[in-house]
Amino acid sequence: MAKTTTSNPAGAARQRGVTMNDVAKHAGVSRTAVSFVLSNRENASISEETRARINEAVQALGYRPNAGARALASQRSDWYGIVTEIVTAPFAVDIIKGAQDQAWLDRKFLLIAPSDQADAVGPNQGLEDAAIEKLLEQRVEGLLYAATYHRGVHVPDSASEVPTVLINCFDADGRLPSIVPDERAGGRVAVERLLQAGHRRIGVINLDPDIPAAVGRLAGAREALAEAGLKLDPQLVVPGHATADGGYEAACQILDRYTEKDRPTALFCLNDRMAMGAYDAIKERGLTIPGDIAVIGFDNQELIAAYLRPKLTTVALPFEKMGALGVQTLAALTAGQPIIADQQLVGCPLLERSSV
Amino acid sequence: MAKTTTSNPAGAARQRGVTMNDVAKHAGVSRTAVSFVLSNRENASISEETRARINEAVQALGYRPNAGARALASQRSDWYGIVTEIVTAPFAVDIIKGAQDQAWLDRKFLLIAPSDQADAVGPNQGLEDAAIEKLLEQRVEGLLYAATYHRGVHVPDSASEVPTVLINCFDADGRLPSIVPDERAGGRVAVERLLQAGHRRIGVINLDPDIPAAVGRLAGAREALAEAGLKLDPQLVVPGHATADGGYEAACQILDRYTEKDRPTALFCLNDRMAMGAYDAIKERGLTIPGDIAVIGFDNQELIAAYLRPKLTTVALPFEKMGALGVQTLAALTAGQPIIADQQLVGCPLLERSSV
DNA sequence: TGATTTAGGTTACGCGCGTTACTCAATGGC
DNA sequence: GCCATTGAGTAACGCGCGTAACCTAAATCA
Repeated sequence: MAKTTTSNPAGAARQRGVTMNDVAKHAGVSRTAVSFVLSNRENASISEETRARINEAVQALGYRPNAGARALASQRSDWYGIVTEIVTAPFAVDIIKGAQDQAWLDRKFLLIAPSDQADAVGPNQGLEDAAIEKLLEQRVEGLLYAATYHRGVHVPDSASEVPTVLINCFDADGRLPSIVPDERAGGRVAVERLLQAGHRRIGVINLDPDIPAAVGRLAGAREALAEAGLKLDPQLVVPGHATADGGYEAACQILDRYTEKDRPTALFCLNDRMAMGAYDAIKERGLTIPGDIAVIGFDNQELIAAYLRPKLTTVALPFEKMGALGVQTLAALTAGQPIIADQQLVGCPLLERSSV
Repeated sequence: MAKTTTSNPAGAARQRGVTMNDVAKHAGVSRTAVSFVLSNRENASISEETRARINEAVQALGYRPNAGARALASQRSDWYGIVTEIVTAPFAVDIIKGAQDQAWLDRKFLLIAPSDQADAVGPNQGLEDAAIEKLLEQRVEGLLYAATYHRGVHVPDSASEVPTVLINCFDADGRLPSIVPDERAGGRVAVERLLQAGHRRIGVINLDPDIPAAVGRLAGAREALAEAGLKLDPQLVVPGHATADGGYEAACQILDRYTEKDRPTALFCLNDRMAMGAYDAIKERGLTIPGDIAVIGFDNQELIAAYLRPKLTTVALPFEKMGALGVQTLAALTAGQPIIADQQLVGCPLLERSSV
């Protein structure tokens, strides 16, 4: 194939793309001059006229900088990589949204790579390593590692070759900085809301008691009760499978165990899916929400919380904020600044709807 | 800052990264030889020994190719770009998942850029243009454009500089190829399922009648009925707002309008959110699902369909498949192959759960 | 025996751009 | 009238890599 000159405007498909050289020729200056005006160099001296001529040429030819070449020459890619199982299990997409918005503001690009690491020490570590490897080949300046649910993870060693920040998870090996939701404060604010509404007997539908979410939220609940001079009745804490069915069954247990007088007047469901099931159990018994029983959830899964009837009051996980904070932290790290803390806690705001 | 030699292994942070030159020196060969073995050139002749020496050097130094430099030299980036509002409105994330999985298989990288174009002719066209511009600066080989819900869109002109495929939307200007769900077939399979279960009087909770989803699904429903020798009673088609509340109200209308004898025995809700509301209306009246009234939805929004009680039988939108097909189509286009069709329809499979 | 092929490489160029060092004319100071 | 400075730009190198063209000694062929 003969080398084609690229001087023709918008011609056949797959043309060579106009370069700075083309712009330079068109403007009758050196390529260096073009580079200088395009990158707005302070100390370079280019007259207003030639500057204008160059800009015209840029417009006329439809010049578009080649990011790859720029990265090669300047030794900075302006890319961050984010490796996450969220692509495959989209529970916490808002992390990506938050990160991407922030990256966009910082004029960085976010490269998203999938990881299928279902649990801390998953079977297909392979894909994850490959993903990180690919990101490093793109010369990302930093790495974000995000999980769908708050937990400890083992990050492949290769990640440590560039600054790395964990989002919605923490380094089980305790080396990398992380950003996680403040579960405890969230649990606290939930129960405080119930107390404020006058509830004194509060049932709790718990998650798997070993996961950070359960530990933190429950601790927060206890704190809130303690401050009100109350104690959490162990009888009122029932474990549930983290699904609507699990919530239904747990709620049935609680509701059927007591007489109308002893029955708790409020239910703190440690996630929204379980709250969804609890709704059914409550309605089934002819009780009303929030009249007879108030319900408060956790997670703020829009599709559930905003569409249940009545709409569910719940505590939101700050996915978007965590994503943004992750990028900010990464920016600080790549700039060589010291990090603020090994683990940054992000608040979980209460979302008032109609179930309390 | 003095130029540092890069011969030292894994030293201080921010070191220069080992290049092919380093590998070449270490192996005592020319850089070209390294390039040849790394890219597995068929027609190049390198002895097994030197090949081995080179591979050893690669291992020893931890060499990692620089994707940017490679792209620059070879004039192909191996990247596709996908611009989508899904990042900000994550209803259809599975499109991204499907696309990314397929891209991964094809050894391509997917660059995801956000678009905030809420409707066909949105106000912040600006962000979208900027996003596409950024992608083109990265020299993506092709562009995917994905929407959260099936509709016509106007794609910025700049997109036409590289092969472009639309996913879950179509080009209102009729130029670009697209991949959309087969709404009609979906509506058909839903009603067929109800007919098969013995239902003859079927109520329909409709969406905004102008959108492609409503048009197609309703047409499909009519087809299915026609084949069974039935006609859709216009009285039984009630419009609803596309939310749980909308579904609730529409269902109330239908249920309260008729006596027990005339009442439809099944409800086809044109999306799962409305089905969620319909559930409430039905239960509220002491009726059971599917015993008294069968319900079938559309969209397969996991969080709803899989967690409603009873679990919702629904028709799934083939997001993942559309994403994958988008990448495949793009691959064909960039390879210069003719496209199969301007608009590819992807089937919507019925998901049997427990509400019919 | 001389000509040709082949294995096993190497030299050199260019991809598009950032950047440092340099040139060259015009100006200013004294 | 001579040197120093400044304004306005340019030449040239290198970023890390793909690749066409070339080279050399040994093997093969007529």
